[in-house]
Amino acid sequence: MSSEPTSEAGRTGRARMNDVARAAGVSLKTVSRVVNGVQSVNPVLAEQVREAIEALNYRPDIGASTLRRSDRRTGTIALLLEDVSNPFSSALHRAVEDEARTRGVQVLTGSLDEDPQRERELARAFTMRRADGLIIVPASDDQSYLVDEFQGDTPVVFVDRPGHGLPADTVLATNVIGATEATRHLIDHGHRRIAYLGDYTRIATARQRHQGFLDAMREAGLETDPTLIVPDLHTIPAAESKVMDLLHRAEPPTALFTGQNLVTIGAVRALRRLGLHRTVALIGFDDFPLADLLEPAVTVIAQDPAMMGRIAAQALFSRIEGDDSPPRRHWIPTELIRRGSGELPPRLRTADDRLADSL
Amino acid sequence: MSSEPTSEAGRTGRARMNDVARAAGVSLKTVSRVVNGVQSVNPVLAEQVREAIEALNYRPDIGASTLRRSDRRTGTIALLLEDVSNPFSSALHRAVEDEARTRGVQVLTGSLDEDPQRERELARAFTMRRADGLIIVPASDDQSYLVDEFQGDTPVVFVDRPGHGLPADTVLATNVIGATEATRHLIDHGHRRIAYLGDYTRIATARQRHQGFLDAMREAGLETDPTLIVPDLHTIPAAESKVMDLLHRAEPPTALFTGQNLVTIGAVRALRRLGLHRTVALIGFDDFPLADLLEPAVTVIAQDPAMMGRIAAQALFSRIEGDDSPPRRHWIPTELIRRGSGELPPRLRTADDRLADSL
DNA sequence: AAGTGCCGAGACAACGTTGTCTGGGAGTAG
DNA sequence: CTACTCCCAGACAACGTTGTCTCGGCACTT
Repeated sequence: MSSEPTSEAGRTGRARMNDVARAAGVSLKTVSRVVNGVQSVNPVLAEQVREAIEALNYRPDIGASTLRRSDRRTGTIALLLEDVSNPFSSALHRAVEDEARTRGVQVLTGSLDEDPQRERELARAFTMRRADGLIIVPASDDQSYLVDEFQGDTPVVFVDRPGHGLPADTVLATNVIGATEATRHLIDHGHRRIAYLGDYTRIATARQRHQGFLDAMREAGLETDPTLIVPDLHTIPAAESKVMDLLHRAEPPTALFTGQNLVTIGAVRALRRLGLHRTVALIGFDDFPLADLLEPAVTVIAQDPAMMGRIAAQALFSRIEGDDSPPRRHWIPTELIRRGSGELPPRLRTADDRLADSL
Repeated sequence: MSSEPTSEAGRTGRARMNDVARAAGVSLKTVSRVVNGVQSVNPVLAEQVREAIEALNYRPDIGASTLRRSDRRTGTIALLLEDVSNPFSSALHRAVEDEARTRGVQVLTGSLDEDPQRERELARAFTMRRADGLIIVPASDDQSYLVDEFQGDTPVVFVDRPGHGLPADTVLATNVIGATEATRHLIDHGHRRIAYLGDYTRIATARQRHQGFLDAMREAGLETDPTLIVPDLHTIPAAESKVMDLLHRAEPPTALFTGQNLVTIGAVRALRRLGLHRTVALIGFDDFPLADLLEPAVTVIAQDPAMMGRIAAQALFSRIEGDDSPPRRHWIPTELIRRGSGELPPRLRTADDRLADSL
């Protein structure tokens, strides 16, 4: 039951390749060959080895194997996400895992929480573990440190946001196009006073979505009221509070375009609290679970995080296997999903309305 | 730019401890001491070493270190979840990561998808990587294979569901109590014909929630109509379809108790489609994002997956650090959150009503 | 029948690091 | 001034595995 007190040197109860060799009556190296599926081994010996492995519950030590092998593969990749528990990140994670699974590769994950220092710490931790590759949603605006970290021998793929200071494959959603489409959609439904609410400006996707909004407004010949642009929202409460402010103003917007999940949800909460959810139009960037069950159901620009993860993983494995063609940029299309909130007509509200609202 | 073609033996551009030693003018072992924070090193030499490390971008190889160290720690733990992308799993994941982070430990994750074979495959993969410990939401009903896999030297903690065939710490939600409370709550609101809809019967938590439902019914002296017990629902569409069937029956239930997230959402969809969401009461086991924004907001028995992950990780690290007290069972309380759907009064519907409903 | 070639198995070294042991230098006490 | 102690740095081996080389034996060729 407890660990076997063998008088021999071995400290742990775990069998080593040598033990298997002795049990099977062959040499250490022959066991290695069987474990690695080398075909030239005599089938009789191979069978003996397999029986000994079974009997001793031998499990190869990948660490030792990696150390000695010439390719230095650990069979492990690293995945740095904004937060493993948010729906976008975890959908991406799952897609990466599925690609890894087909190759017998395991995935180390970490949450960055938009913290550049944490990004570097985790990159270092993964370097020390000699991950075969890294997929990262960058939190900082400079990834040149990865050159030192990985010495050019570990492929990197950027997802969701471009990296800087390191040429690498990049998988991006069509943020500008998607945001333009959302804004155009609101304009097409008659809206003129449209507010944009976005995430931290230092996040590239937030800037791109903002850009798309501006593009569509300019294209339609509409002037953008700068007070209707609210950047740097990162939490539900922050968004909720800002939307409340916006809607209490003298000239409130008739439509909202929210640049991120949590902002969208904050906006929904604010609209609900003010009883304006059937009055003020809303389109959110990035889909979220149950968006279709809200009232009205929330129109969104859906991203495809699973596709992004899959493409990123495929790109990474292709690099790991030696592809050294120039870095590619993969665009994953977004999709406008009409559900109701984005199709509400503009209703210009008077000061009296707003007074009534707020009672 | 490309890898340096040193005429020396080293194949990769990465510096080894030996290179640092040469650059710093000290012995290999002194570098090792500095890297490991051994205090007895002359501060002057230590500084030289640190400078050399910086200059060469040296990163220790944890694999090689693990191989040689007497404690054999990899600084990596494994986490086996049902599916990294579902909200319960990913909240748990995040909590485990946060505990690991404070200890400089990294987390390997895998999704089991309720597949026993996958559970064994991943356990084996993690054994081969010599994870320091394993936190697992078991998918199979027998974990005795882990004894062979880990040879007793790798601690295991079960979360969300008990394991079998292996004594180990276990972190569980109070499923029976929570389900009893939910059912009692419906009974207290006057319901008599209450349906239970649950996940696969082979999942322990599904059995426990079912049990809690039966307990509360018996306690109230109510007979349970066996046709109102619907087990083995695992997806939203399956749940939706079954709920539709139930509500079209001659004597439909006036309240639903759903034993799992996806089943709850399926039920919400069905109720919406039938226009019965304000008529038939609903309580779901396990909270989910936006439950409070639906109409009516969904009353739930909330679990605390973050707490479960935190306690599980703490237990695991305590074992890794040598705690060999008898295995403990940790109960994480559930909480009834009243939001509206669970407080609807019973409305007995006639056949005419149902006919009208279905039009 | 002898020489050649080939193939499969084992001996040995090495991967990058740390545990252990040794030696030398400095400091202290007699 | 000598002898003893203490402490720090380095030499060496070892962790579990795989790459390389060698050797023995068998089959085939001439």
